[in-house]
Amino acid sequence: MTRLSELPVTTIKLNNKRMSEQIFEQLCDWIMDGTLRAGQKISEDELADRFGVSRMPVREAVRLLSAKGLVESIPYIGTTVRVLTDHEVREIYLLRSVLEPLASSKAAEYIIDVELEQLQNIQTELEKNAKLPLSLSTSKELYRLNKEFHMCMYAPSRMNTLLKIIDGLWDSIANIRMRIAYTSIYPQQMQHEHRDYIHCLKQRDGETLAQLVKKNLEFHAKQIPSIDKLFEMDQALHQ
Amino acid sequence: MTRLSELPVTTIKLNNKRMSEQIFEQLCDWIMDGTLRAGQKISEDELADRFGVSRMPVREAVRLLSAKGLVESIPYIGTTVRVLTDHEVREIYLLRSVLEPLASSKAAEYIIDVELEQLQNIQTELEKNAKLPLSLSTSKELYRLNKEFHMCMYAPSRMNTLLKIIDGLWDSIANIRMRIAYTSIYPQQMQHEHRDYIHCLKQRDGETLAQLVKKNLEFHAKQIPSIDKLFEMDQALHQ
DNA sequence: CCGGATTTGTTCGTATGTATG
DNA sequence: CCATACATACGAACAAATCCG
Repeated sequence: MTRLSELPVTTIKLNNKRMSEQIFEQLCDWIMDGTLRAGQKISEDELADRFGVSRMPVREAVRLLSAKGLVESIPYIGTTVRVLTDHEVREIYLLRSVLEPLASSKAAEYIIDVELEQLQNIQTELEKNAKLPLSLSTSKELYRLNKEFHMCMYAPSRMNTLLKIIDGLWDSIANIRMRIAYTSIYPQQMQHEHRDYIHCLKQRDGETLAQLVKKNLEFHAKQIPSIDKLFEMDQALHQ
Repeated sequence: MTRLSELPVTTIKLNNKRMSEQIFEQLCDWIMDGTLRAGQKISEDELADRFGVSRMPVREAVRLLSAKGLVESIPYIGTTVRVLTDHEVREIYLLRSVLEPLASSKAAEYIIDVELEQLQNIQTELEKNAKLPLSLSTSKELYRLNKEFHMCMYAPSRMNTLLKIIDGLWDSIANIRMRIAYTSIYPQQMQHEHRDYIHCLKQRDGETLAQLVKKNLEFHAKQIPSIDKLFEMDQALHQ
């Protein structure tokens, strides 16, 4: 007979996170994948019902989204998913093209072998997924892995504030980017970009890496159709 | 006789802000001016008492501070004012020296005369205050006006995301900077810097402006004593 | 212009998790 | 290891503000 004290701990602490944080992440996801569309109103009451919790954690999650700039909240009026203008999207790409090369070059300076291996693993995973036929779910998964790759690539820079800013920039345009990836040949190109990045990192060549990152970002920024165009695409999809 | 419909709206909505936002701002202030010191524990209950409100608005304010990176919060444990390492302070200066020149040059491109006048007004106000003897309160006021000046200078860039990021960077090192300003001759130098900036803006010379901003930031970054030194200074003050 | 319906903001009580003895 | 003390997290009800008819 097994003594109780010898049994493995069964009560896994899933609850190490606040409920509000879990809801925050879910809402983030829904905004990024378009389940909650730009301009849509968010009802705290309704969400609370859907999650089966009280309004309080939902409320906190909404405040956090507001702080992150994913929604806009006006006292006593309500909260809506933020609508980005064309100008704002371009601004974000400009900021990325300044900040991500910086993170890259610093990362090349400080990256250690374990981190390189990690990056390689993500890339392997990515290449597996890139072979699957494009659909909403694979597009989402590709986006997630791509973000993970980039964050892992920048992390060795040891610049935590910068990492947080970049993370925020990605999230704010995630929805737009996922809609583009869904109807493009981006996955193939992504593979090549990543391989080049890894190559530079292995050689600790931060300068070349930064240039590459900047060049690719500027290229992608040009590819982004105007918000109006995206809106038209949506209209077409719903006909 | 004036018809009622022609009268200006009299009921000014002072209450347009949430209580949590007001508390957020107050706590921000207290962290920045050192009333709440780095590493100090924050008790939601205690603050609620002090503000004469319930714990919920305080809680939300603390969550926002946490999102902004001014405090660190662990579920069921508590919240402490964030302690910046030397490395993190230097990172923030590096980011500023990249982002603020960018904002400057764009601002020079789009600034209109009204905005130039506004900037000049703030500068006039600043010069008045700079003549006062240095004390904690004048130092605080100088910091506030200096920040306002810079934000107004960057605002014409029309890059709202960038402005928000810069604002966050300023706030995160406000405490450290105020402690330095309190014991330095910074105010005089600030005047000259600002006049140069205004001169460039008047001529719409974004390139020179950006170079100036960058140069000054790099200079100030060098002047920042290490966190250890600052800590020693505090020790000395309390003896 | 006013009153009900709805939604948000706040209060308070209770549950839950963490740290000490 | 367990019990107690403490602070935080959540839930339900009340109050305040907005919108619509």
